[in-house]
Amino acid sequence: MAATSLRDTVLAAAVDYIADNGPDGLSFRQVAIAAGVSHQAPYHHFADRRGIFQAIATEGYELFTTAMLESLAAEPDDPTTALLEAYVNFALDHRGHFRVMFRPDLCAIADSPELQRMADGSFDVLVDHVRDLLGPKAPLKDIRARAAAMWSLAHGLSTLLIDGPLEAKIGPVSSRRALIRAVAEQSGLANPPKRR
Amino acid sequence: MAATSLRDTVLAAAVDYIADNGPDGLSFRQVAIAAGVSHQAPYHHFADRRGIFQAIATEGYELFTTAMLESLAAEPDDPTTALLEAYVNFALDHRGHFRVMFRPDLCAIADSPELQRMADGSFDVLVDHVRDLLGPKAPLKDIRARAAAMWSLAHGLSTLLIDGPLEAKIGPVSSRRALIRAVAEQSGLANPPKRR
DNA sequence: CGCACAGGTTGACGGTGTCAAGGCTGATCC
DNA sequence: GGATCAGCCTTGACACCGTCAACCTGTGCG
Repeated sequence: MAATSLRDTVLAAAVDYIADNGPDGLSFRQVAIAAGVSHQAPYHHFADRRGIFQAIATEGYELFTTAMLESLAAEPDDPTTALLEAYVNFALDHRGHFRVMFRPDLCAIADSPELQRMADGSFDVLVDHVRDLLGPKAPLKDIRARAAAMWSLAHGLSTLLIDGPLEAKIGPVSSRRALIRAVAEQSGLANPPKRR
Repeated sequence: MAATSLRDTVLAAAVDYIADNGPDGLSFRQVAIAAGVSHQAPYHHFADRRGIFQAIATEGYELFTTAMLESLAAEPDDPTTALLEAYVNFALDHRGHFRVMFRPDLCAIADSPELQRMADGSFDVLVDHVRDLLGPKAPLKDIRARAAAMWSLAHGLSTLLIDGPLEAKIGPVSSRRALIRAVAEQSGLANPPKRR
């Protein structure tokens, strides 16, 4: 209601819609008239439909990187679990952003250098952590495999919780935190052997 | 070319399109005219746009269940890795189906009893395997956590390989099989302790 | 003053999903 | 054999969508 710019208004409305309904039914025109402007007004702030998704993804990756870095700083004893938890928490608490960030058909990461840079920054947090964890002398093969494993676990758990039938299949999740930690424990990724 | 039904023709064309371009740009009308029929003809076989996605998902879950069961039969020594590999292989080799199966906004699993049944059947393969692995006396909490972990790992790796920036980030994957096995090993989920 | 320009409006176009009605064809039944 | 009828497809229309183009308007600046 404050005098935020139309750009911000549109962006926020789109993120909210996507969090509730997914990105595909999103109507540019509806967002515009809901904001009280003409159907063409948003096009003055975004080149086209893809532009709005790119903006959402860029914003998302920024929040994402911050969240992961903060989790690492807050819990240095078990950084892997901290990272996993931060990943899943971000996905669940920012569905609107998360749903767009991993849809290259929507936001065409490669087409926007800024977006590409943001995305790289997020993933580097993860890869750097693995590199740090296994030590500088670990074979590249192991680093790659472990990064892929961690990333897959975090990403899979996130997407299955958001859109997938995981909760329906394994029962209701009483505590998100407990589930994440149990999953981390059941996989051997939590509390890995200290380096060296 | 053969005298396949229009239903099958439309379905196959849609799956092909989705495998290449994702499900969102799919135009019902284009598929129809590409099949040489009027834009309304497919609606005689599918209630609406959602119906075609439900049909694709149903077909997909059938193939998916078969693939996982076959992998378990073929590799009884390390069933977890076998299942993981079958999961990822299915996703990569049947992108058209896979991309739809996990998009509830597209196929509305809950609205189609047959589809729901098929999906449940697929996930039961996974959950049953975990139950079998941990033994009948394992606490429910552990079974749920391990199933979630395995499922997340498989699903995350699949989606990151299909749409995500994993390959761009950890380098090109020379051998899919080698990557999957390395990930399984790094994650601690492969070759789990035998039950009892 | 003149003027450029960011920000917004209006109108139009082709494409899309979907509703409604009509047509064709082959099987079934009296 | 002719009427009936269901299954499959066509045609036409509608509202909505993203996008292009032109126009308006107020504000800052030389």
